[in-house]
Amino acid sequence: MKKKSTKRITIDDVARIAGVSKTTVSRYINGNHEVLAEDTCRRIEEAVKTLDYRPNQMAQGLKRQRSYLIGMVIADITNPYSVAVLRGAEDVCKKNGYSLMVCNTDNDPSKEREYIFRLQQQRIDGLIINTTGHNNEFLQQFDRERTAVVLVDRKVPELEFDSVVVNNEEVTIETVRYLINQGYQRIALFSEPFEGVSSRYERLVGFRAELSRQGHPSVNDVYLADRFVPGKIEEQLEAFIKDSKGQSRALFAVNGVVMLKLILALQAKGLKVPEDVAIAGFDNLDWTPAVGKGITTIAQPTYDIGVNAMEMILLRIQGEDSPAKTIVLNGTLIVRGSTPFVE
Amino acid sequence: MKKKSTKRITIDDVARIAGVSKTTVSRYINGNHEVLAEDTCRRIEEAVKTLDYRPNQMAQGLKRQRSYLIGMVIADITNPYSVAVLRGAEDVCKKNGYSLMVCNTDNDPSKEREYIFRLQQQRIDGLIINTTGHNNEFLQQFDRERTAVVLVDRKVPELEFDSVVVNNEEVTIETVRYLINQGYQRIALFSEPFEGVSSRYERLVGFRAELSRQGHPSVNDVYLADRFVPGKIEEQLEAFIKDSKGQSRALFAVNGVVMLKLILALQAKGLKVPEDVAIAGFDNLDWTPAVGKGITTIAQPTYDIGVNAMEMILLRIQGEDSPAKTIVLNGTLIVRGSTPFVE
DNA sequence: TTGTATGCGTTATCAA
DNA sequence: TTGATAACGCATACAA
Repeated sequence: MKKKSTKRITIDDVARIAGVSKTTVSRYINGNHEVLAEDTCRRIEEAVKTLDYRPNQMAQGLKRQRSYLIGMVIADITNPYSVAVLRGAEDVCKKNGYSLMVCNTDNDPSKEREYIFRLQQQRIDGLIINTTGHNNEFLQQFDRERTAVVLVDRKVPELEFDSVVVNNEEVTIETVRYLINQGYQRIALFSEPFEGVSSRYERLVGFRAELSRQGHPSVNDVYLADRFVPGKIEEQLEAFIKDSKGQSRALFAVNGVVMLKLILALQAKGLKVPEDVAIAGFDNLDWTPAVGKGITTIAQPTYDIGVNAMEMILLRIQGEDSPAKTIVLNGTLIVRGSTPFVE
Repeated sequence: MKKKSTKRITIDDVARIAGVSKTTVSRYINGNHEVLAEDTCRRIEEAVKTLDYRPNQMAQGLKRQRSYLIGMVIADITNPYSVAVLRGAEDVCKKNGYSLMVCNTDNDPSKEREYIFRLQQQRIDGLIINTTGHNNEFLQQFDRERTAVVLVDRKVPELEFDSVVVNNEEVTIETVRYLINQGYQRIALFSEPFEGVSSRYERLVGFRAELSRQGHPSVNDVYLADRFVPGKIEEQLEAFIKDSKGQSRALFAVNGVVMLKLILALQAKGLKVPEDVAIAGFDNLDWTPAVGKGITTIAQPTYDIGVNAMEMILLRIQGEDSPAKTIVLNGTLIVRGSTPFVE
């Protein structure tokens, strides 16, 4: 017979079994062992063990005004970039007694708003957010006094939040320079929409900066493909291929999702990498070495991004009251077979 | 001047502003609108809006004995399989007002124990777990009266938990049969260790069953590679290649991680897919169409797995008291260029 | 239709 | 070194 009535073990039970007051048990739980008599300590320890007592975090949280919960709002959890960041953040959480609540917005601003709303109800102590970029006003009125917020892969100057990003512009410049040196006559950047996503925009800026500095003809070879418009990227690719007929060409993908789309589109068109078209770009995913002779990619220190973001939050929770900081980590160009020397 | 002293808005504040008791506000919050006078409703609504009040979930949870928290313990979040399951579960959570706490164990049983311990402190209402398979005793004493547990991608008969799995044996049989029909003389299964992971084991069983049924010589072509032993898989691959010299051969990967490892190892050895070695197996990841002429894979309905798992939990939370169920979903063989017809 | 009082499981203040 | 007691923010039984 199952007994639904089994009461949950509480601090009172422990106190009763150990023959002390719950205050004393509380002290024990919170590691105030020095204050306690050795014998008391032992009795409580035993009671805890035999009852298999676990403090109720909701009660603790309510009293302490701390939830030990961290919200992680991710624009696209399907993107391995995000998962890697998550792992970094999670490891730091674990080490420090925090738990991570994961929210995937699928790039939908209204979903993002709803999740943030909920996280606030949970009274999260910190928020790591890879924002869609369309809820600035909403994020603005976030109560930063009580919950630390860190932007990841995004800069939003108007928000004055801490943020952790990659040196997008520089590493893109490095890559474009490399592609030019390899002898490509036409280099095209393929991206999803820029609005609200600073990292994409910075990559665009770097892309153009280096091309224009070198007087390269590709300064305006920028192709936009919304992933939610089917066939869009194929169409854009087609356009570039036509336009660059007879020239040596390279594609630059603004992120891993676009990279994969491009590769599939090239295959569908029967275009060979790198013979017909070279390709490079973000991100260095686990499969990028496996396609063709390997894809030249830019690796982001994703795990470290997560670690830094969470450490930032910890700092703020501990009371650090300096102005918003931006931590910039370096991306790394990894050269593989998809971008051989031309001519 | 920042004022740390800003008190959080509570139900009392709303009550005061609206000129009613907090009981009434509570009723309003919980959607008991019919009971309330229209005017009262309006006043509360306004107070809530102007104060931007959000009920404190910890307080609600403490009172209601419900956290509205679901724990998700994943053996390897790096595996896209897990992320897809997560998405499914998350969507159902969202629709029903639950939040998901993600815990990645990295296949480490002690990490798994620690996470479960913590989740219990959070008083999670449900647990979706992709267990390492080494904490059965620990999971055993889980308080199923209070928190619904669903196993994902794992069957553990001794545990009597609900579970959601794929028809591993059948779909593997289908695939092996296909490979035999394609004319491969040697077919080798590559896997990570089986112990504790029922899905891997079932795939092995299916693999052997079909080979032996057809009297195929590969019944014992099973190669084990722990991903944490560097070089192990290359070594095993080498062994198989040597052993099958001069015969047409195919590799069967037990999961996506092994699949990728195999592909990279083949490349490193200078072996061409499918000319030198064919390859097929779990999982159908986003990049599998992009490698070579595409990889023949088995697709798992990952999103649905997550959905079903979470729906199961919802049912249990609502009081469904039937014996443990196992939901079996079907995998799908997707044929691509990596397994051409031989001879 | 509304309000009062109590308790959920902790921690913290104060006194002993 | 320990213990009573009052919060924390809310939901609910009961009363009005």
